Amino acid sequence: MKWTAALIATLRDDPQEAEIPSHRLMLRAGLMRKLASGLYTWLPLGLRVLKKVEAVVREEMDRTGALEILMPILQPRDLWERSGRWESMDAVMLKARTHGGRELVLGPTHEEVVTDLVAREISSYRQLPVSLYQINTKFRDEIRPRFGVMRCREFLMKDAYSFDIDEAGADRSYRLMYEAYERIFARCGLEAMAVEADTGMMGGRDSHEFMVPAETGEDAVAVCPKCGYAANVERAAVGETAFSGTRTAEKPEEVPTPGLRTVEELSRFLSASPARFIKTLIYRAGGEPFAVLIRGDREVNESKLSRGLGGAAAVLADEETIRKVTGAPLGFAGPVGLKGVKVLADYSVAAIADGITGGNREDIHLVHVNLERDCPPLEYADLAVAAGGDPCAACGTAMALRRGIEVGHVFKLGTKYSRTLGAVFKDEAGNERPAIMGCYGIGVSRMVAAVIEQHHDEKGIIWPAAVAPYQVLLLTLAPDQPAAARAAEDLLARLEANGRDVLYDDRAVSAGVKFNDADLIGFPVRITIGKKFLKTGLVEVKTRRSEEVRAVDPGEVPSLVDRLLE
RNA sequence: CGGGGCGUAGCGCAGUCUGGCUAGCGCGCACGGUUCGGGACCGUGAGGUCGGCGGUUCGAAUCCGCCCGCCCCGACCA
Repeated sequence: MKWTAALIATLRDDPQEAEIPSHRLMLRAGLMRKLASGLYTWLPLGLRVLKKVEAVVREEMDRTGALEILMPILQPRDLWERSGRWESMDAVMLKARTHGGRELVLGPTHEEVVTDLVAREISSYRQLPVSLYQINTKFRDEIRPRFGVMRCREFLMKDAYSFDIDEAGADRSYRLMYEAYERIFARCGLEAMAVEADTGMMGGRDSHEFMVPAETGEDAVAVCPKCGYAANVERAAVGETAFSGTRTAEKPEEVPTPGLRTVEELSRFLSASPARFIKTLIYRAGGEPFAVLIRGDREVNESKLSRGLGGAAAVLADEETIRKVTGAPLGFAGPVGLKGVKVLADYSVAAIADGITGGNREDIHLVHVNLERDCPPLEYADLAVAAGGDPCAACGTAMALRRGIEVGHVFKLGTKYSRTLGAVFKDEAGNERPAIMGCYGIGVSRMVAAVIEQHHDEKGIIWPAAVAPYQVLLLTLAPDQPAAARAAEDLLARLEANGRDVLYDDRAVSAGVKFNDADLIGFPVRITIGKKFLKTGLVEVKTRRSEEVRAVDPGEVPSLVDRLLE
């Protein structure tokens, strides 16, 4: 392909709207252009990358035995009513209406459609297991789209769904996908790690996220350097901290704290570190109020709380309930003398030797609280959002926090959707049973951004060969010399015949422009036909990764390129 | 949704506080010429509803009001 025919336009300056490297480089290198917030047009160059990622994903999906289908983006309201997600996913759904008034949703995901399909097509255990996948556009009304295609309103996703007869089969399907994911990310040059994850809006019981470590990632992962435990902070289990030391002998003392409700305000007022506060939050779950104690500088992980309560959603209580439970307005709750409600304490408060807490009276806090002495025996549990330095629940080693980009997510869904949407089959005994499901997503467009986050330098992108828009950039610095132009066209033809995709920079611009664009876009191999060729007949071959330049005979180029791209 | 920032030529910006003549600069683009191994140079030229609407004023890119768009941070933690 000739550059002048390929609609490639690079930008000299960094676009003002882009903050992170991948977003900046995708615009500068001419891979995409913005239409509106969270909406991007893929230009020819960018689309080639997207298609290459897609091809790797498709190959590995096919290898697992999954079957490719293509489902509609527009989906009827009815299906979503049946799964209960018309309401629960309202915040991210974009809806549409036909002229006739029929309500549709632009699919944010496809569990409903695929389960409905299987419900109609599958009736016997003889047809199972089956896995179906598609590569299709998803729509999500993100609260705040950002970072280019990293978080946008419309994006390309590979979503797969497995249907099995029993748990053992479902586990096998899950494993198969998990392993395919490892191959997909490795083949695309991504260093990704699987971490335990929260199931969020998907439901189900087990899940792993595939994270690409990157400073610019939106997710945080807790990693144990010793035993290798790794989990999203939304999920990461935190171990108990052993308390060694002496708890305060001073008596609890009431201090007036007029109008001071937050840890931050109180910490300033009392000149005490937030880590000395025993924050007391009143929650309710299933109508029943209860108290949660946590250290002042930590946050409650509500999904841990809900899991601990056997699945009932825990929500912060309203002001009225707080008054009823504590006898004080919001901001003055404390565990000392709190009666009539269950009290759960996060591990983090166990180590507070001399605590500060609300006095259960308006404008009063208590200092010198010794939890062991001043409260009835507490029930300790892991209720906090994990933080750096927290002990690993498995081995007690201090965990580190790393940032990452979520490029894939696999879930064991169980029968949540198959039950509500009727994906049942007859087993050997003639009993009707719901299929055990799994679902598996990969953010295909996000992967492109993730690859760039992981592979760039100050000059531009450094594409892994498997996903580069073109594997080879051929350029000539003497376009007006017929011999050089002929050699270039000849080499272009031979490389293409050898199965390489090659871009030929035939522009009449200076050497600097060509070299800089080559580095910006980041083609793995660069071939230069210049003065040296006219004198010696040799062309120069260089990779984007290294500074090393080899002068070789044009006849040897195809095999050298093969070696360099391996 | 709350807070902050921004909106002037395709891109990057100056000018706005302190209103004043035909609204500037760099890059890019077109044409001509000289160059030709890391973003060359000279000349000529095209390109603007100064985000939109309304107001104040003799006069508005500039002041005021409303709206729109874009970017960043944060979102019930007592």
